[in-house]
Amino acid sequence: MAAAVQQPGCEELINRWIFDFYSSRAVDAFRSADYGSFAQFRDLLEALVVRPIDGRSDMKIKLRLMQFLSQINDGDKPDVRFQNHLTPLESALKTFEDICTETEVLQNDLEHLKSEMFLVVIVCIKNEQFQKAGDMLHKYFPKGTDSAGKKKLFEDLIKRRYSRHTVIKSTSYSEFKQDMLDFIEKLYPLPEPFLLKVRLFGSYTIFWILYYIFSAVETHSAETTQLSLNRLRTVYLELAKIFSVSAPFSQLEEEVQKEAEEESGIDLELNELDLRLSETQDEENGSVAGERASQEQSSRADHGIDQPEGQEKERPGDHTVTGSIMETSGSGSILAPYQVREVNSATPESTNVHPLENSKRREDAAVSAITVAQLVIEEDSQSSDMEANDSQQTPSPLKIGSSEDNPLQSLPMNSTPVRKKQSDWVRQGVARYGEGRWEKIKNMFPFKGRTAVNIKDRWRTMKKQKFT
DNA sequence: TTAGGGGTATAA
DNA sequence: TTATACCCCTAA
Repeated sequence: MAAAVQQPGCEELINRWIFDFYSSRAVDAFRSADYGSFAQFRDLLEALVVRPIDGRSDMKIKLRLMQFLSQINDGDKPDVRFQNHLTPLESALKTFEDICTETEVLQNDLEHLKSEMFLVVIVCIKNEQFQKAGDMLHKYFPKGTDSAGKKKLFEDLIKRRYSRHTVIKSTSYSEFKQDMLDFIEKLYPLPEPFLLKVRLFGSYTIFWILYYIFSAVETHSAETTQLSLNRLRTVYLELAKIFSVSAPFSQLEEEVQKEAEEESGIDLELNELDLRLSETQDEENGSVAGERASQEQSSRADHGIDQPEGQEKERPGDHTVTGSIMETSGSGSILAPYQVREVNSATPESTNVHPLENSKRREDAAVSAITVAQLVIEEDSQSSDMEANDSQQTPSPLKIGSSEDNPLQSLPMNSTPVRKKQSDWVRQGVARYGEGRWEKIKNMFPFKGRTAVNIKDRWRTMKKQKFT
């Protein structure tokens, strides 16, 4: 296995897994208001993106979201600045605007976020930066945008240089932080990291991953897919060795055949997968190189499965992850802030700069953009292996850059694959958020036409099944 | 919003 | 008949 790391694309892939893992840890820390740990995880991520990383489409949004959280996290610190010398909340807004631009959706959510910009003013007033508060007030709330008299109140407070008003005191920034976390988790729930999934589900997961790939290929016509049964068998045996899967390949075949006989509804899902497989091949001049390593073959398959179609056609030259983010964010670190002495800030010692968050970091980040850019451009034709199935198994409710519905959602509810999938979501949801948080679980997985009560009932039945 | 009781429809 | 999925209702 040691030699495997030297294979092209391997480090990128592993870095991606690590990125996903620490993103998840960062979000957990944020959720439990452990902001110290959050900052540590953020720094780990910041350091990680210096290395080449497998940057398929959702990597970009993940990085953006971490950036957003990081900026929100520091929103109440007066001396912190992110890129372009913006305050953290301004940066957060800008980051979100970038997400909107890049995904061409979420306009309503942008408005929602803009309405939260009163917090910038409140933070400034709280820190007695009245000049800045005034500037922000005029910048974000031009004439005629006074909602519920807030603007007038703030203008008055700024004029009187009064920072102890109850509105200012009672506004809890920590609550806002959690709101913002809810906000983005709802927009783009991070799938469970592959590394955790492997730990939790072990061979069961890999079995089903391969089962779905196999199902997709099995029913596909020979002209449009060039993955043969033999190749799949090779892939399966390789992966089974790595993941210690004991189920023989023939069991997969049997499962698929059984499903095919039982289900006609599955066609819809498979068509969707087929479509993507062929699109991927189109991009690669329709050829799957004959004697590629088996792992690469699997990566092709899941590349097709995982990529939302809209994302496939990114702007020319915009293949990078950090690279493209750097373009819009200006110079500086991607995730971590740097701290500055405000011109009107009285205390020089207030710049408690993290040793890593200095200009060298920013240089490093700039280097990282190049490193990632270079490698990610190639990534499109190279892709990764099993991890993409991670997303397949735990789909994200929001498909960035693609307005299409989840193919699963158009399947009849009693279709076995859907049931299996939904049961998996319920199981994962309970594992991740705990039994009883049905509303949360409903929101975190792309259930369609399911209420929290349905999910609760489903879990009830599943538990009963376990007992009997 | 959730837990839990209980009813109905459906398929085996 | 039984198991299962889903639905509805009510209390907390």
